[in-house]
Amino acid sequence: MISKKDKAILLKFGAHVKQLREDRGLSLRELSYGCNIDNSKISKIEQGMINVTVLTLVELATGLDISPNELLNFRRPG
Amino acid sequence: MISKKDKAILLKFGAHVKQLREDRGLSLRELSYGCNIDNSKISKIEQGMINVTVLTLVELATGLDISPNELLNFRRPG
DNA sequence: TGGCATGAGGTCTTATTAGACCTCGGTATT
DNA sequence: AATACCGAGGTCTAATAAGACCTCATGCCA
Repeated sequence: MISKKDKAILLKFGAHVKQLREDRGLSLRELSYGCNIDNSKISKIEQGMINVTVLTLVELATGLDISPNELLNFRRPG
Repeated sequence: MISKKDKAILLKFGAHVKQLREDRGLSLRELSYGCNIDNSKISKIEQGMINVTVLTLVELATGLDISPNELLNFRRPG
């Protein structure tokens, strides 16, 4: 029962994560090494299929070598 | 099976949320009106008892009238 | 052609969030 | 004393995140 608005947020967030990863020239598997998150899960995150938790977000930021709050610096829909 | 390190992160995060709420002079119930999150849940978040998801975090930010990324502007432990 | 890395996506179990509701002890305020 | 608000914390169900693992089609390159 995820709303259309929420889905839009997750899509924007995922696209942002993907952008950051590609900016660093990392593959899904390479990033997964750096943050202990399964590559398949990162793939799902980037596609807006998962509503990640704060701890996962912090882990992800570690792998991307950025501050966690930068992961939320995406343009919100609406 | 939440690690000590993760618990520390959640505690820092929760304290930050509480600080922001109090800065605005809002009670738990008042904040809950503004973001559709049960007051008891906000209480648990502030105490680091819950590992909230990104969507909840965005909702919380709405109630606090700030940008979501500001919610992650807390000093990380370690 | 064979080998290798990639992104995408499936499967399964377990742990936990989400969400809604209720209760309680403390602290005013009247 | 009665009322009202406060934070904290308990209860229950349903949904889903976490985590680990596997498969597959594609593209690339020796």
